Amino acid sequence: MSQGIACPKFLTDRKGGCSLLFARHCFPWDDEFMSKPETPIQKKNRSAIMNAGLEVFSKFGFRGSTLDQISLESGLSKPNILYYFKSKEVIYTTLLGELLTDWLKPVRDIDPDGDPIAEILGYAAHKMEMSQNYPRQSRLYANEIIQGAPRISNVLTSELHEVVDKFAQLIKSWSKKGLIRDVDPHHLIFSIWAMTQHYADFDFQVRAVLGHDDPFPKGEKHVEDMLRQMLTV
Amino acid sequence: MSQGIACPKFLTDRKGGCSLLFARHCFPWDDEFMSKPETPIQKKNRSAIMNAGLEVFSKFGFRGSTLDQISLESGLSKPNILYYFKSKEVIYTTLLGELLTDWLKPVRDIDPDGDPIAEILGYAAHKMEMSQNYPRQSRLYANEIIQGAPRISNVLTSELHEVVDKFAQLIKSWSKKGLIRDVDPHHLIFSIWAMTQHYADFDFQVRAVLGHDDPFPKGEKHVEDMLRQMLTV
DNA sequence: CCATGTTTTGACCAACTGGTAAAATCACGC
DNA sequence: GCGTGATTTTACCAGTTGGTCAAAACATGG
Repeated sequence: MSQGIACPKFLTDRKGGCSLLFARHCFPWDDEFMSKPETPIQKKNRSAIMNAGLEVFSKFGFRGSTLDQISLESGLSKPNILYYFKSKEVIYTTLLGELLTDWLKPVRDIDPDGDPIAEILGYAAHKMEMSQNYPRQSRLYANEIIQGAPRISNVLTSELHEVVDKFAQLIKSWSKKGLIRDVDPHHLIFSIWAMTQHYADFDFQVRAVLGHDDPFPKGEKHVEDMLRQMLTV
Repeated sequence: MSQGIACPKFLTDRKGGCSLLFARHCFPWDDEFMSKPETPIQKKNRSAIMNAGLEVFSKFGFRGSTLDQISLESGLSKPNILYYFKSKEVIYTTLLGELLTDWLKPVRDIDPDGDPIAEILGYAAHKMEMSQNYPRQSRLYANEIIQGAPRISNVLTSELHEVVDKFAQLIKSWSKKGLIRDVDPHHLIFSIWAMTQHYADFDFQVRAVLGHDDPFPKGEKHVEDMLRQMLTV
């Protein structure tokens, strides 16, 4: 996943600067335009907090999580955590920021000149791997959306909307050329997201139903099969 | 959705009695085996609390929700709420109980003697309608599962597991007879759940991406198309 | 070893949390 | 309209919450 804590470009306001999600700075001396380089100890502690925050927030959502839990999980005292991040909310939004970067990249990376079905199946496989390897990120995101995305609605209506629209146009052009079946592009990507993220978000249910059978190799095959059937002319 | 607040049969322990989920009773005079009939005012207030609880819990999960929010939402004072339900947890588990009843029924209702593709598509359409008409229930459930299903894990590993296994056998038998394609039954039902519930759980994201376009008529068509392509021999 | 800036801690706070107890109010059959 | 039980409110509590502050401990280059 992405490194560092710099404010992701796509989260910035149109008016410039690091606003909305990152209205409050994340470090005492960290104003928007001047910042000292990170010391090793800062790097270590920040990453410990990020990891603990991910663990806790992905389970209980923003409101259900407490600094005490993050403190326990990270091994840092509560005031010490607040020395590195100005508030609980900043930890949360920083996590969401990093997450969204990694989330959108693979959609952008779909190659318009590649083989359509291979490209789409590749994207789905990538999302499946993310569900397998980074389930907490998926659950964090799911929690945020379920709650009405109060902290990232602007990203959804701008950045995400835009990326999906570009994807939709690509799909339509492929359909017109007869390279794939004629499908609704928006609902196609919804179903890809739904099926793949299901294995992270509903991991507990999936495993409860399957017993000791590992969900992943078969799950990935099924999703691939499903999409191939849907898309093949 | 289901009526009343009686302890659903499938939530009871193997040893009998109304245990685990409903270990604590829901009304002062309500012990397991004797209960007075509900007065109109009880019915009204209980349902107001259920509705408010659904509203709040579906947004913030158990830990993130407060009795004050439910109080505000229902218009009843906090102690008054606790007069009808012994604790916050009882409100929550009662909601989950009602939910699960309605959740499992349509899976059980799939007719082994009906037309396979029509039956499966019908089930998916039903789930889609539930996402459209009862999105809060879906989000409540999603919240619970994401958090590791701490309050219904026993139902998942027993009742749900069992129902899904029966479904799986039916699918397999249909496959063997050549009535549908050979698919992994468990992952088939996962993908149905994922695709349909996505429209409730990620409603906010779906609408953000689609703009003013209503998700539902097209979404349902897409899911139907997807499943038909997958299942048709 | 000292000085300076960095990191950590302990004590604390006001607001909020789930829940309780008892008194006050209400509704309804007689 | 009266008494009894059902309902609602008021006042309250102990534990938790996010967050502050100043002092203490630490690191590190000179």
